[in-house]
Amino acid sequence: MARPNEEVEALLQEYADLIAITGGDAFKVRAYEKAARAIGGHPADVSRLDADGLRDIPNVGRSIAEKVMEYLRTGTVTAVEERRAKIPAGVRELITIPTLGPKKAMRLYQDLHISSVSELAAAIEADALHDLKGFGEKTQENLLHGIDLMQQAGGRIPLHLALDTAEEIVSELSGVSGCRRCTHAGSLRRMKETIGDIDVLVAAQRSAPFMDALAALPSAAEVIAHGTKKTSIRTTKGVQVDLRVLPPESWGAGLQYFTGSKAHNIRTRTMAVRQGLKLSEYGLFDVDSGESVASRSEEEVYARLGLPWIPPTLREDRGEIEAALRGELPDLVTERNIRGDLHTHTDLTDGLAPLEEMVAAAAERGYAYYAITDHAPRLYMQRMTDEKALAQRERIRALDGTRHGMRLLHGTELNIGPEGDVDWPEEFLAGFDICVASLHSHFDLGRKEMTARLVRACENPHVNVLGHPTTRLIGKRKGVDADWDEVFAVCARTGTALEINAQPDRLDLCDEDILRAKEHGAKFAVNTDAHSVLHLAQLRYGIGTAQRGWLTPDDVINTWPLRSLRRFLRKGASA
DNA sequence: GCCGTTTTCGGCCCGACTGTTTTCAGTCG
Repeated sequence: MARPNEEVEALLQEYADLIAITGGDAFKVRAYEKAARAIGGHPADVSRLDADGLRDIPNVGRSIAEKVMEYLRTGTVTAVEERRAKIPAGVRELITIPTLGPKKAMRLYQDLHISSVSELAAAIEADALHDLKGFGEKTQENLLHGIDLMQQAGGRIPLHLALDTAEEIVSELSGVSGCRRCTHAGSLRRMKETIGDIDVLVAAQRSAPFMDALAALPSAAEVIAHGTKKTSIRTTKGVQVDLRVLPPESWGAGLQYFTGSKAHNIRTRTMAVRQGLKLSEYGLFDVDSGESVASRSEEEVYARLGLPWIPPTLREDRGEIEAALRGELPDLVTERNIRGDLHTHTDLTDGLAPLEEMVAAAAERGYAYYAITDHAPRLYMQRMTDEKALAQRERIRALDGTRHGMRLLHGTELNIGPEGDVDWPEEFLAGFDICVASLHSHFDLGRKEMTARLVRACENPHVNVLGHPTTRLIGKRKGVDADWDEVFAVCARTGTALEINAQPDRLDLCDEDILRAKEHGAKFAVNTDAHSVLHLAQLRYGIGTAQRGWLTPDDVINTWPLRSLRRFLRKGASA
């Protein structure tokens, strides 16, 4: 699908990084970064475009189009190879550390020959940066903290990359002759925000063809194990994939067993034992007779244990067994329940696509309504003005209802200042249909100040949604420190929805915060924060997270009919 | 390197914050 675009995006971004590290023209760096982003977010497959088609993509000119053509033709780009030869790959890895940019990375390499994250950590521990200009005590502390954050993510890969890889492999194996069933399991099926390794299951009489097919995949860089029951590979992207082939009659038990989590499985196995049964990946067996009593489907296995089928996203032993026994499993929100996206951007600020394209793509998804929420003036780099916002509103009103009857809401993403104040005066805010408010600066306030700041934002009668509330970036930045119980309670009281931002590196709020917020009676909005047409499809990650937080359609304002949504957006005002 | 034009070259998202700088470079959003 969009895979070639992503490859080209990564390549151009790498080239930009390499130019930046080796001290090239900063504007050239920006040019490559912009082109990378434009290609990554471009809806059409770049491998099917000719030079003219490539140059029609914004920010792609003659030089970059040529490099892309060269890459698509030969698999490499001479200019990139030449830059790669100048510095070890590890130097580029250094700039993935928060607070460490290209200039400092180059200094570390040139002066101390440091060319990997681990070498840097060791050098700091050994106090080797002592005399290096620009690396004082505080800087070293920040670097260690950054490295620590990265290592906490420790080898785990983000949900969306895992899902892409898994779907590709499942599609491949499903085509192998004899395949009765094939799907992914494990933490990926539970939609955890990061994944250790990918579990793929196949139901078939004979396992060998599938084991061979997996090992023979072009994306298999290394075969770790190759047997009759299990084969493991490591992909070129460094992801471990474990394949299990089960007899078709064991499919349900196998799926249940390999979906986990460990805690959930311990609970189900314990329940089995208490009933004189034994649960394994091959089935549910009567201990005395050794007879299989259930194994074909998950429903059958759960039913024999006295439980309804439990959705995978709930299987964490966070009360789902008890709820199931009481017959009180939540009716989880699904992607089909979502009637509209309430946080999206256009090229008026930092989005890639024009308003009309975003609206058309949203209508294609079958939405009943759709909000455009470009950035507000205080995010200076976006250069928003009153005039631009009002002109956009005119265009939105003209487009409203013209695409499959989809209704358009004109909104904005406000910036929450250090004191909890937001962009624009009250009377101007009143002109918007919806306001998302987010933190984009001052992440380091103390808990008390941060709490007061967020509370004040929620108490603003025009703020409807708290955007990416904690502002964490998975594996890169911790969320801000606040008394979240207080914030959630205020959200519930004021009618401010908490966003579940579906961007895969955010997933903010996270599942555990959602559970807490729901306890307080807060409402939620599952939004993509889309900056391109392609991002609209990232909704699925937000939905997975919402499900992990036990949310039902009632909890999520953008599953509601427009009339109910509009009532919520008035925040209790009668008008 | 891209773009838009003034069709040939100058401007390119701008400002804040941090740490270490002795007057500002580097990083970030």
